[in-house]
Amino acid sequence: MPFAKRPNPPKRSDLTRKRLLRTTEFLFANRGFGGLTLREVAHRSQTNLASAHYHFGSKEAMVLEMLEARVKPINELRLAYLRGARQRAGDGPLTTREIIRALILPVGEQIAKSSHDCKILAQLVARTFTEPANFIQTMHRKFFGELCETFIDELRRAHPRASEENLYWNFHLSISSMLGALAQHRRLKDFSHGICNETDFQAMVEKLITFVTNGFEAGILHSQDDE
Amino acid sequence: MPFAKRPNPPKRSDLTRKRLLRTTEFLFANRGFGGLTLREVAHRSQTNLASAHYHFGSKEAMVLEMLEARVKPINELRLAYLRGARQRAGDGPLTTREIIRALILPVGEQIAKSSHDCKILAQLVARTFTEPANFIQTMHRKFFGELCETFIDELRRAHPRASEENLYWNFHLSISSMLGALAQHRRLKDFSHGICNETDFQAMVEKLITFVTNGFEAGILHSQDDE
DNA sequence: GAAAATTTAAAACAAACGTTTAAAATACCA
DNA sequence: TGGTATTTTAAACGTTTGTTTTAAATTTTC
Repeated sequence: MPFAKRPNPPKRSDLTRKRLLRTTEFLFANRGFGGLTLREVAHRSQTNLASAHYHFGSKEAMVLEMLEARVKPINELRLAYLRGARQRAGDGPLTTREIIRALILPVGEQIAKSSHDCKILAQLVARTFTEPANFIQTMHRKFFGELCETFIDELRRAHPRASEENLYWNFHLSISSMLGALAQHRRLKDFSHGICNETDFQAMVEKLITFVTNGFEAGILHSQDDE
Repeated sequence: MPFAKRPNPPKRSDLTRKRLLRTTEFLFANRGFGGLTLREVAHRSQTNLASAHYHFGSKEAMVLEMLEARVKPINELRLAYLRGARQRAGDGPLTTREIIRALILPVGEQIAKSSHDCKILAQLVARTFTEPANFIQTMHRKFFGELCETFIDELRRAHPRASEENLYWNFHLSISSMLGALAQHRRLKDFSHGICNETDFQAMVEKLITFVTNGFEAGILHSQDDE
């Protein structure tokens, strides 16, 4: 066996493991899967090249473990927000804004929570949706497939007259906008000649929610001009 | 000299050159800069490994030349649409939709024009904004910097009461949404369980224009609730 | 048609990658 | 403390990468 499974009582020194995951996150966010080098991960983690394989078995497994640890809490928060809104609404429909807010706000909150450089998580989430690697695609299905139906259900309830095609189209555009905004966020400062503050993620999230909510509703209502 | 400059009368057989650029486009769109291999480009172009270096000098120069050939006509079309709308408007402001349409429509038209697999150009444009490589970033400034100011000028004229910060913020979100939608487009079919047709780029462009126009206006007007 | 320039072809180069192996070091439990 | 399991280290392996070199083939020009 080249590497061992974790023992039941994890009292061992997971320090190396944590350092590896942390630098993996940093490098994956900045350079993507292909640009991430095990040698640089090891060097920045102040450990040896072989330890990545010892702890995780492969480069891919290490990146996947890092991603899972980051994506899961965001998705749980999303579902929690949606559940909260549903409880308050009783049997009635939610507003589009409530649903979109449940989708977007958790990302901003996790970014605010994140101790180190704020941009990391934004780039990370963005890369999750731009990397062409197959293991990322399967991850999407695994992590977002569950969420998607729940959100579509609420959107359908909020817009009972909308066609299925339009619901999916505009939800797709909403998600794409959110990911695009996260991916492009680091460009904001240069883009605006310093007028906009790219460290203000809270502002971005609020503006993004407004943007997406109204984009979605326009797409839905625009195709319902028969009423 | 390992490679020569083009002679003044370009009567030479540029067939190999064109084949190289075409497969470069295909592979760059599908796998990004790092995933593109000169050996595979040469093989798919039915030529030798060394010819890429002979014709372009390096891998990077070859990809850049391919990108320039693709991005330039789109940007020229954008400016042409904007000029057309300005002529019709005389001294008055343009509508938000006219401006956003001038930004987005050319991409759809170039995609429709493109002979081979439609998805290529969408992925290409998307990659142009997700690749972390430095040469792409400088390309953005070079190719989009000129455009950006022109579009911002028209948007400012259309929304004279909006603050500079809000103009840039929402234009930034508009561009991010456009790029996100292009990048995510191939996911639409799986995402919608086959309900939405991912080959219908014309439909996407129209929906995207509506989405972005209303998102932008909501962001602008939302911050002007003092009126 | 001969000479010169251009284009293709084959092979080799140095560097970097993920991965594996085997030994040294450390931590844990008796 | 001693023995065993766990963790770290160093070195090497086999591929693959972009690039360069050298020669052959082709095209252009006079």
